[in-house]
Amino acid sequence: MATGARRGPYICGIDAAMDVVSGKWKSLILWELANYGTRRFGELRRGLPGVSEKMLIQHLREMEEDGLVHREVYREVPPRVEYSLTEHGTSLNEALRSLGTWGTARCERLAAEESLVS
Amino acid sequence: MATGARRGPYICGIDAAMDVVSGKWKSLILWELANYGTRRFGELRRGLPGVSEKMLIQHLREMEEDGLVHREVYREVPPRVEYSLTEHGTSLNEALRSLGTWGTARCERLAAEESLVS
DNA sequence: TTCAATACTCACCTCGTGGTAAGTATTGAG
DNA sequence: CTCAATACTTACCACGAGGTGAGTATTGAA
Repeated sequence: MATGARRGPYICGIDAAMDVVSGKWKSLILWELANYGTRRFGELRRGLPGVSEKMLIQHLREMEEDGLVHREVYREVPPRVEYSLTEHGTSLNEALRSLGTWGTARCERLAAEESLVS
Repeated sequence: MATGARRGPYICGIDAAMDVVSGKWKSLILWELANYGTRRFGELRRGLPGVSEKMLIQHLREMEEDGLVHREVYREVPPRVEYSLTEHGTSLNEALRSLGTWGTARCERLAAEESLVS
């Protein structure tokens, strides 16, 4: 969905938002950038354990194209690139907060059930 | 992610919520059930243009297992099955509202840019 | 002269998601 | 005896998301 026919006709707002957030690491990138304000590529990679360089770049590029992320290149050697959230990225992260709260509650529910079983 | 190693260790609440919502039609099923309260299988199928029976059932089963959807079977001929949201499904749908608002705003933004181009 | 550091870029492969189409069980209507 | 209606179930297939590992460019340090 990320590289294919995006920006297709959306059925509702959820569709349009999910299209932009769907991607294994996107919500985490959003969270990381919202927390630190500005992060270099390597910092993001180390901050998201398990992410591959390919996917990190691919997601960052898509989020830049979607107007969520700002990419600032400093022409130095070794190169330095800093990523930060745009206004839309910040508002998206805020819009995700209630979903995060729900997910946290779900985690606690699962943990409670787990402790009953064991 | 849907049938594989779900319920894995989540990094944050967003993760846990996205795991449950990810699936091409799940957010739409949620929306449909929230709007109508109770829907039969065939009604859902007709209400989600383009969905295949296989995916609709698969999603409904997963959402039932995740505690979002209640499935009520009436032993009649021809068979009748009614789906509705559980308490958790309803709260998830509410948690998605701010995301939907953001997505709607994004749609309007895209439409505005589109009209500038053409 | 070689190596380290950084931010990529590329080729290749696996596997899961989702689509298609046909089949199943049940019973009443014609 | 056949067919319609409903809610699945199953087998098969295509495609794209995402992982792996190697390669690239640049320049200062050893």
